[in-house]
Amino acid sequence: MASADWTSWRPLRLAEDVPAGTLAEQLDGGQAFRWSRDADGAWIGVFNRTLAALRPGPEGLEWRGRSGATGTESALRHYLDADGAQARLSESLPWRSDEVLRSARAAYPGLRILRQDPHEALIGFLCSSNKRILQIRVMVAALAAKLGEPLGGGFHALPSWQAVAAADEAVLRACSLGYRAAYLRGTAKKLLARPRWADEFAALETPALLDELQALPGVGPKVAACVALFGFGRLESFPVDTWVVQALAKAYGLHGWKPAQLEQFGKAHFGEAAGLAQQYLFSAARQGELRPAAITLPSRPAHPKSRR
DNA sequence: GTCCAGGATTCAG
DNA sequence: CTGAATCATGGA
Repeated sequence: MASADWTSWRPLRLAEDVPAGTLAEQLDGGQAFRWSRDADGAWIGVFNRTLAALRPGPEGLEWRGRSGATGTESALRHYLDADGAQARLSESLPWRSDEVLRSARAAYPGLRILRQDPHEALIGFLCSSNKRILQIRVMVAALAAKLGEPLGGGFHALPSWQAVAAADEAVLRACSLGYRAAYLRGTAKKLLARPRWADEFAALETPALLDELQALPGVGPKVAACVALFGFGRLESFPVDTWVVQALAKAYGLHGWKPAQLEQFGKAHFGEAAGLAQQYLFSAARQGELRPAAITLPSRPAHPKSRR
């Protein structure tokens, strides 16, 4: 097994502590698909062209990077929202009056939205439709290994759109993508002509950003919401997947509501950091830690105005 | 074998 | 516009 040449472990001071369980949920809970545990239980991951390792230590989070690499710590600090912007947003959520959110938030203290690169978020969630998180990780890992630039030590960056567009059909099929292979190829061909797409998209207001994303093959409302949230830092974005549908039905009594209606509810109820609230609920629901609560909520579905 | 997965697309009505 | 069928793959 190839290995990388690591620096020594060093403390990573964040604005708020991240317990081991929260760290695991954050790195391997369906936001990013590029982290895995090594034999010692430390997390190893690649984001952009940074290879890094993280582990909970006795006095807080610890990190190490490739020896000789520069910028790993600052990259990690950005990735993990070290300055605490989301800590303030989390505090502003209505957890005081909403006991469902309060218990979900307490189950994962310090849980944050990872500040991923748009390219990484788009590739990950293009693979995500109708797939379990573990399988998405396998698909993305295969894409990186077969088509991504080697970073040494057996690690790879994610493939460029050029690499995806030029890839053999057989190579893509070997990544277990299924029908998602066409999504990746189609999106790759469209974005190939727009090398600055991430910057152009980042300059848009969120509604326009969602429209641009949904114009890409394989990107519907849910994937667009995820890419906006995880890749473009739009914390107000509220992705509604099967887990969130179940969570909102069970905990808030919103049975029979359609995804678009639940999205409207989430944005209205949770506000500017709805996406962060969504992640608390998603994580709690997936771990079976979500319990229904008797809180006062509307009994009638909202009528989302159709965009476009 | 059946069911489901951080859904999207296409088509019928 | 809404709802249903279909899509490819692997694990429970």
